[in-house]
Amino acid sequence: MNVEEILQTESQIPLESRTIIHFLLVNNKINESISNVLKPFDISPQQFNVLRILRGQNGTPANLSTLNDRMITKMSNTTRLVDKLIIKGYVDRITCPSNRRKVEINITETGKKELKKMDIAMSNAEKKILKNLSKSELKELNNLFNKL
Amino acid sequence: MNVEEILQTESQIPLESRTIIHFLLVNNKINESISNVLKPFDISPQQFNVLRILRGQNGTPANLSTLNDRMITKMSNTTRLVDKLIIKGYVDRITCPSNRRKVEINITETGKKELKKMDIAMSNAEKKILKNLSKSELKELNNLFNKL
DNA sequence: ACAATACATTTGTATATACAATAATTGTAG
DNA sequence: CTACAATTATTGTATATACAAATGTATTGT
Repeated sequence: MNVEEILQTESQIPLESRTIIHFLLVNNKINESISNVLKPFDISPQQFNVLRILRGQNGTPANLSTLNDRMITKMSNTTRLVDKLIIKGYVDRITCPSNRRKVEINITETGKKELKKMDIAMSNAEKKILKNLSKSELKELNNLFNKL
Repeated sequence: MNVEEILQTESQIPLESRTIIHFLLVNNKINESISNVLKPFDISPQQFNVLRILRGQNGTPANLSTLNDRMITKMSNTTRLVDKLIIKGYVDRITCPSNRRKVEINITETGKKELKKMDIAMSNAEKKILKNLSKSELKELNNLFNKL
C-alpha cells in the first residue's frame, strides 16, 4: 500500500503527514475487512465490540458508562446500540437493583455462541490483513503504537 | 497507549488481534484530533480530504469518480459532499462540456485560502500526535504500512 | 425534610454515511 | 439509425452517529 501511488501525487509529502495519511489508508482497509466479516452476522463493528466487552466481563454485568469507557470508538449512543443487541437476543438489560439509575447489561448464551462464530471469522480476517508481516514486525508495530 | 490497560483485560490477546485492536485505538485518537482541528473551520474530515485532492489537481478539474478513487474513505455520496463545499464557496462544479454525464469540480480561490489555514493547524496536530516517534521510527512505521 | 446538585441513562434532532434505485447521457451492435 | 448496454452522477431511504436536552434517581447541604 503505497501512499504516493494512491494519492497520485509526485510531490514530496512531509513525513508526519505521510504517516498520518498512510495510517488512515490502512485503517480504511481494516475497517472494510472487518465490515465484510461481520456482514453475514448482521452486526455492526460497534455491536461486535460491545459483545466482546461483555464476554470479557465474565458474568459481571456492565453498565453503560463501563461500556463507553472500554469501547474502541466512543459514541454517545450506547443505549441504542444495546437496544439492537437486545432485539437480536445477544444481550439482556435490567435496571440495577442497588442503584436504579444504572442498568446491568449481560451477554446471553445465544450471544456467546454467535460471538464464538464471529471470532473465528474475525481471526481469519486479521491473519489475512497482517499476512505480510512477520512476528517480529508485528511486535515492532505494537511497540511503535505503544509510543503514541 | 497500552491495549491491555484500555481493554481492562488480563488475558493474553493473540498478537494479530492485539495489533488490529491497537490499530483501531490509535486510529480513533487520530480521528479525534483531526476532527478537533477542523471543527473551527466547520468542515468535516471528508470535505477536507476532497479539498486537498482538488488542490493537488493543479487546476485540472476533477470529476466525481476521480474524487472517489483518491479519497481516503470511499463513500458513496461524493455528490452531497461536494454540495456542501459549494455552499461554503470552496469549490465549484460545472457539467463537463465534452461529456455531459460528467462534472468538473474545481477548488476556488477562497477554498485555497482556507485550505492553507487548515494545513497549518493540521500539520501542528500531526506533529503533536507523532511527537513521541523519532524520524527513523516514523520511517519504520511507513515501511511496515507499505507491507500491508 | 426540602431544595439544589450530581449522576446515569434515554430521547430528540440534525447530520453523515451506506446502499439501492433512478435519471441522463454516451457508446455500440445489428 | 435504432435499441440496448454501459457510464456517470444524483436522489431516495434506512441506518448510524454526534451532540444537546430531558428524564428519572440518588446524594448532599441546610
